[in-house]
Amino acid sequence: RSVLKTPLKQAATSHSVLTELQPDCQPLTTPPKPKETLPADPWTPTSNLKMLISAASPEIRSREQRKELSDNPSEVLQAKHCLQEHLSGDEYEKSQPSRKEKSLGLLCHKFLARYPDYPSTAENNYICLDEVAEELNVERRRIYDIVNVLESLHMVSRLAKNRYTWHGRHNLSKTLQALKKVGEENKYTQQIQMIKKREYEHEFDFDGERNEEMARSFGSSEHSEMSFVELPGMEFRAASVNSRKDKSLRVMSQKFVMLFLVSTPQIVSLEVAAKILIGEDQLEDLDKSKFKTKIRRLYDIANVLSSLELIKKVHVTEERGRKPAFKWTGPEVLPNIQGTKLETTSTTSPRPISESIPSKEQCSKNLFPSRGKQNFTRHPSLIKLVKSIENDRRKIQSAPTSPVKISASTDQNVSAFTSKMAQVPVIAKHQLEGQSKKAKEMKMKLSGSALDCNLSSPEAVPKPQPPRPAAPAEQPALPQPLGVCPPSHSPVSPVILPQTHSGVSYAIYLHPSPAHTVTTYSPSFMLQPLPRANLTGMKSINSKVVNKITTEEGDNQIATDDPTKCLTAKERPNIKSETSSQRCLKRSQALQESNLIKRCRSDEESLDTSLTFFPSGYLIPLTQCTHGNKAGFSDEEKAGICSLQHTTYSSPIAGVIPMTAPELKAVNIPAFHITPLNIMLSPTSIAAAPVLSGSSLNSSNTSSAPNPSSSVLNFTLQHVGLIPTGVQVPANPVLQHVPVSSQPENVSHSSENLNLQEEKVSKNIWRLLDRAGLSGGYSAPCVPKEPQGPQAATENFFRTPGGPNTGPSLSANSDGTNRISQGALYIPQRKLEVSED
DNA sequence: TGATCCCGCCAACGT
DNA sequence: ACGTTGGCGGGATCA
Repeated sequence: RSVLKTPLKQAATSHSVLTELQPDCQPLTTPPKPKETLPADPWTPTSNLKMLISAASPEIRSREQRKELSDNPSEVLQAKHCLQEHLSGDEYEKSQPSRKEKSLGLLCHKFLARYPDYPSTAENNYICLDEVAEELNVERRRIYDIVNVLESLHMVSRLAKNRYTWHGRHNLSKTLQALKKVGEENKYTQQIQMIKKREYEHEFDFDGERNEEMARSFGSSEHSEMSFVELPGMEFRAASVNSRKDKSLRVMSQKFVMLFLVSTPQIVSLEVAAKILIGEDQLEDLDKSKFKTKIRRLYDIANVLSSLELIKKVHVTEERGRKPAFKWTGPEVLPNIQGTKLETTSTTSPRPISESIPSKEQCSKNLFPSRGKQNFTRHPSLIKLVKSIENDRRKIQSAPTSPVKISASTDQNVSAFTSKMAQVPVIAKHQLEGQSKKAKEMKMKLSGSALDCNLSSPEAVPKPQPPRPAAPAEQPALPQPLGVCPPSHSPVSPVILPQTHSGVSYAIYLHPSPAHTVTTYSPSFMLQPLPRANLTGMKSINSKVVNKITTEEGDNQIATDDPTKCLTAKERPNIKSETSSQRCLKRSQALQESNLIKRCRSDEESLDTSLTFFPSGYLIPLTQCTHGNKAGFSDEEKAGICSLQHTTYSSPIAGVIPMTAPELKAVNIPAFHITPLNIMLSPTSIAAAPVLSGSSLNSSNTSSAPNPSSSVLNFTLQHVGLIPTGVQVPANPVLQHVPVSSQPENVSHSSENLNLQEEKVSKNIWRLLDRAGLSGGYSAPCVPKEPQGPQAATENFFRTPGGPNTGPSLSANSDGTNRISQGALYIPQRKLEVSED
């Protein structure tokens, strides 16, 4: 291959050159410029699209001509030479598209420019890959890259071969919510922590075995595939044309996004993301090449996400050095809001994998893109195959979706749902955008402003007013009042601070609206209490101060935090609040569900009416269920299913979420070493109670929480053998390490200087804990995993290498009871600073 | 150099 | 068989 490659490469090169040079032109001579510029320049939204489109046909023709030429090497070369001759060196150079000019990101911009962010449902926004490829002058392959990720966000859906439907951002917020939810269910947060921890250990730990061991455990812990997350309304289309292995890009993209949505500072390094993603489908296999490949893919995804302005590249500086990372700049994802309306009624039909079939079908039509080979009756296209092993289980055949689903109809439906909630903001955004995207960009660059926030994340925008009547119960304010992490959810405006320190500029994110100030709550951080204004003021504060603050933070944390709290703090509260609120709201609608909820408290968190988690990894929106109803399932049935599902899968996950300093988000200062230690406890074990009960995050912790967590911790440690039976470790995470050494460092140290020794010590500790936690804690009490076979592995997130899924997981097998098994400890985040750009 | 990531071979999948 | 998708990773660019 390689051999061939070289030669091919050259040919290719020349070809590309040619292509680039002669965009729409005729053969040789045409100066490249014209076209080149055209596409490249203004991405002004949709406007010039039309022009491009109109130009399409001719272009295509020219393209073909080009192709012919390219086939003939000599000609190509000649052409090239001609160009060179005609153009001076510089010019030639210019004409020669630099790599950047051919970047996927740029291409994506062009692509996006063709379609409106919020297309009217009426118009048919279909995309013909060939056309696009032609118009943009790229190989179709590249278009696939873009479309695949767009598909993962449900911004497009495949209609048929070579054809996609453009949905724009109408479904974005819902998609993100769904993804967030799944991410939470997958315990991505924990996984991230785990990885970080591992890295930490690696720093000074050479012991291969240990690493491997860890890796193994880690890898095993994940569930492998969660497939594509569907959205209500979108399902059909998505499913309509199956795609073959729904494995990668699409899914990878969703997972990647999930990572952002679940991490507290919404920053994800490629490395971590790659590891997590790898872990999912391939246990261990730290294979370097695989890792590399994953990274490559992530870059691809990141490029398009960047084009969508959902993320932006940043660098995270750690002790190690700078690491590429991306920061979420998209809309904040509100917990479940959306769902309220949609879901409501019904029921979800979740079912355990094994039995799922029936409900599956109903929903399935929408949902899945199952991979099964078999076709189902009506729509062969819908059917997807499940992977070999997994297939059995997961394979879900999708019922035929009615072939009927036409994009238009679907869109309407979707839009209908969406509209109420999101519409307003969306529209606003739209208008704004329309006015001047450029202006917007500029603004953004300058510094975040409320406007930006709005623009960037219309959907996310805190709903000032309760938009939809539909969700009466859901008070708009709900989140805030509850004290539920508003901070994290609310959009923040970054302010760039001239940082003295490293010369790196840091940004402090301020919430656009004063109201948000509330958010500051954060048990662990001193800073939190500070009003935004104060934060702002911080700019002037020198690093010292900052450091100090940091320290304090740490102290506080130590003093105050307890594992429980950690758990509770951010996510939990939110979730809970959501849940509760939702419940109330929904109640009428879904009594059944509530019942279910009662049954399993753990479920509460996850209980998002709108979505159901399939073992297979599919999310089924209630809406879909609704569809399912059509299919003929009774609500009861569904309900039953749902209950099952919830019981089985949803449980612990949400509860486990480790808390990181919410503030981080609010204040992004390098100095802040935010490293709350997180202890993963199974929610259940903790008795989700405190968390759940305490609607407010704030209140949370202090009292009740600590105990449970500490006990768990102790249990774990003891179990593992890290500490003698009699010994008790304080609940406080920090302290946990303490036994070995002083842990303060873990918690906080001035960004720049970590005490190396301490670090080492802590590392060691971690290592021990890790080991213990992983091998011991994880595996501990387990229930034998069910032989679900192939899939089982997939589904369990935190399965121990050994086998039983200890994790909080979603394993189908568990009786719903949660075990304490997981005693994973979180390593403090080591992120020291984030530099943008 | 390491970070990025373009490019296109070629294998699954459809049809 | 042939066209569509898209996994994958070599190796070119960029910083």
